Amino acid sequence: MTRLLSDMKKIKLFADLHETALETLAAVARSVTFRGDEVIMLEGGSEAPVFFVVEGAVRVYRTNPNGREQTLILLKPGEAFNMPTAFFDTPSAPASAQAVGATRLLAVPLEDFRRVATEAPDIAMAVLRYLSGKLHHMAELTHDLSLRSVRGRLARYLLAQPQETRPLRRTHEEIAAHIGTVREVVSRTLNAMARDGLIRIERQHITVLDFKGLEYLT
Amino acid sequence: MTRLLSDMKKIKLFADLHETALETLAAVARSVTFRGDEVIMLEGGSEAPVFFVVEGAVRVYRTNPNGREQTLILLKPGEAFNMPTAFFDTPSAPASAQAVGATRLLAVPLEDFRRVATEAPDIAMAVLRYLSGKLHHMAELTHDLSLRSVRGRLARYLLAQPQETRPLRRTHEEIAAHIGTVREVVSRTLNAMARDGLIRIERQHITVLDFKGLEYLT
DNA sequence: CCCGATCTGTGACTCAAGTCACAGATCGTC
DNA sequence: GACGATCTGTGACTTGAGTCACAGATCGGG
Repeated sequence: MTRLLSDMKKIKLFADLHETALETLAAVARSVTFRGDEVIMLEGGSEAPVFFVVEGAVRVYRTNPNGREQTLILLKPGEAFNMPTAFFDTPSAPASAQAVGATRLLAVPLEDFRRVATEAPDIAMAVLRYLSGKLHHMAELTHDLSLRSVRGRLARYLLAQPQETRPLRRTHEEIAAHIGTVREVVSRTLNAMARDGLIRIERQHITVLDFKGLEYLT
Repeated sequence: MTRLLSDMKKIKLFADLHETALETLAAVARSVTFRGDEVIMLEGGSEAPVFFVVEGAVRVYRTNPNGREQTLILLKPGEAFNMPTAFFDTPSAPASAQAVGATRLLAVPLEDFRRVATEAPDIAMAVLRYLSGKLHHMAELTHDLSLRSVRGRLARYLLAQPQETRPLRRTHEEIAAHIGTVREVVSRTLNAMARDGLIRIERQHITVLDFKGLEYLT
């Protein structure tokens, strides 16, 4: 129990809830772990609970029949996924999710989460804020995919990466899934940018040299 | 005042609120009208209120520097837009909106809407449901744009149209903005579908002949 | 019912992006 | 530190989609 409680405190959504509200949630949450690359839920699957990322990371994505994937969002500790399902009836899960490295999650059954949100206004408001943020994110993603070229999307992707971060291995394949294209194109575009002096490609890391220049490609 | 109240009852979001909650909202809402094609809010603009569609329709869209547009959603009476802004701080409006034909809207200042949602749990829950639905919609849109061809998107678009509807004039330009492409491509693709016997194109109306066939293109 | 405005169709072309195939680099682990 | 697995780079090609230009159809207000 105490483990669960301390986990809950790491969840952004619950950041400023009082102990009692947290206990309500802790009562219905259980901790689950996944190994790297393990599939947490599958689009079209049924009845996944609401998940909160405690440790590790989760990639939420969609797939088409040719096996191509579009990453919708990459979630770090403190974030949540599959929350809308608690409030909006979908016959089936709207997306797939996969663990990125070993991850630990909290899982709250849909029913329970809905009930808790209904009863605790604080939580309802937190959820509301959270969903609003996600909606904003999705609008940006849509804009990128529909109205920007691969160059532009890649430029934005690079600019959005925290610069001071440990190398956090990102393959071209992963970048491609993020910006909605294909490995080879990422490779070529990245090299073209390096040739133009916009970025420097090192062993594991890409350094942005010319922010203005990249923004211009946007 | 009574006009406002009867307007409010047409808003899906408020469908099952009691009179008193409605009155709270009516107190802060005001009615605004727009002529066809008039711009209601502009992406990057500041401080737009939360809007509810009472009569007419509203197209929410994004634009790129070349003037190409992506329609995010077409809202009919009973729906809302710019709601996330009340809960998520954006420096500026995340999208543009334009009246489709003569429209009447209710406008509620962000502040007021947030307060009302905070104080009335019923409204908070309704908003929560609403945002969840929109998030679902955006995930679908993203999938379409990134993982489906124009043919596939157009097929889905056609299948999604209510068949028994009054002609509701839709130009190829409008369809193009919906499915993230360009007028000419819509024209060609539509004719190709007609040639394949999937649809019939009449004066103002497109009839789906072969649902299975269209679904297959998806 | 006429006429300008708007919408649609289409050929011809361009081009960004995706595919295929394969070589070489790099990584991680035993 | 060797070796298989994974990742990256790149040429050559295909192709879906976008652009341009313009003709013809259709619409809707006076």
